[in-house]
Amino acid sequence: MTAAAEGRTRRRPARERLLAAAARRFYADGIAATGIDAVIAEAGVAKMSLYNNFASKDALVAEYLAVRHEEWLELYRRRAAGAAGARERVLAVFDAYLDHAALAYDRGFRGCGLLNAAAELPAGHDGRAAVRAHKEQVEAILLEHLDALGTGDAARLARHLSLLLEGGMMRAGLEGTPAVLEQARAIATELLDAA
Amino acid sequence: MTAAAEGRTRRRPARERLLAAAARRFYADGIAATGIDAVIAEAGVAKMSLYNNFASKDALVAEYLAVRHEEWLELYRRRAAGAAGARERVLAVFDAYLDHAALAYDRGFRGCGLLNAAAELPAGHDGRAAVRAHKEQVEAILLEHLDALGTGDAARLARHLSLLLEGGMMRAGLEGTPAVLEQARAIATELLDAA
DNA sequence: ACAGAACTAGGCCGATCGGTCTAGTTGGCT
DNA sequence: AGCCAACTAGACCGATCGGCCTAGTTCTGT
Repeated sequence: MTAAAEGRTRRRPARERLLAAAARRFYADGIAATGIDAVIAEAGVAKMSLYNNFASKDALVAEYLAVRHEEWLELYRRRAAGAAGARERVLAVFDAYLDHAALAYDRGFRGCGLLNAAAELPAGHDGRAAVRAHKEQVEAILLEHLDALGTGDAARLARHLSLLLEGGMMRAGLEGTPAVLEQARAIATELLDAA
Repeated sequence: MTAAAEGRTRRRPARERLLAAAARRFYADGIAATGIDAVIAEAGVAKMSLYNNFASKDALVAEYLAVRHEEWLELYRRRAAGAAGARERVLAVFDAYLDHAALAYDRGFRGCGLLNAAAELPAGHDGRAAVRAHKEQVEAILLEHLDALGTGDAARLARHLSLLLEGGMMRAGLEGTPAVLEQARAIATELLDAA
């Protein structure tokens, strides 16, 4: 009924609707706590549409993680495009995190989706490696710009900023507001000024 | 059979064995992914022994979180007891985290159990508030010693160190080794020297 | 106009979920 | 010796899990 009622505009393919629904539910309730039925109900899609597009729930989860990674990169690219120098591009990484927080905020900000996912994945799961790779790439981006800046021991500063970033994201997620994350950014600018 | 065979030494009450088993499985596999049956099997205990000691799985989870908090406090107190001045007591917080990492390491280090739990708990869950309170207490401890140290803007430095701590714990958990956490501590000492 | 792909609802599967209940055994205290 | 509390194994409950299948409908490209 409801699906038929919105039938006119509902032309977005099932795969996209599934990924969007999964993103919302996985983020808000956790991956393990979200059943396949909850995802298809929120997507307004038949169960077989899920299994025609994804081999399993695990495959959907893997895609969810990949999309989150891509999403953050896009956020960062946008910020980096409007950044003047290397210093601004370092801060663009913080701004991308802030943008991400603002996106999710109206439905309850709960921190970094990738970090949260990794935290609930069992020890050997591939998803944990994917999240680790993501975080290492973020630090690599920091390092790249820090190198261009020519400060002393760029690697150490990159790690320092990365820890501020991840710690800030985690704490902000717990608090439910990006305030701590903004403080992390402020501290980062301070460190950049000192270097 | 197996239970009767080890009957001689098996005198630890069911409640303790359940909490110990839950700690192991919840930490290694995640809370939502760990069924009640897995917990009682690992504890070597009957199902009714669980429900005679805990009202529900959720109550067991709440107790699990409380024990984790208490456990860290104990680790910290031990480190603080052997610390000379205020500066050493700040670093004792980092050492307590490292001790925690070393404890869990042989069974696969996966970061802070409380942070991981919060990450997989749904938006409004009480457990998230408990974890937030824990992390705020950790920062309060940092602040207390920083105040005694009389450095400028102790609150800001306390937050800075807290972010290093949580970011380090998260990244270390992803990597599977406490190396990043040790770097966080090194950076912290640097900051203390500069202040 | 028509073929084929995408999608639909919904029944079905075996397994497992959290939780309850019964009936019986064990161990420590007096 | 006798009692009570802690504990046991395991059957059982309804609900939900991830996943599969069928039959029919709607959309789209040619």
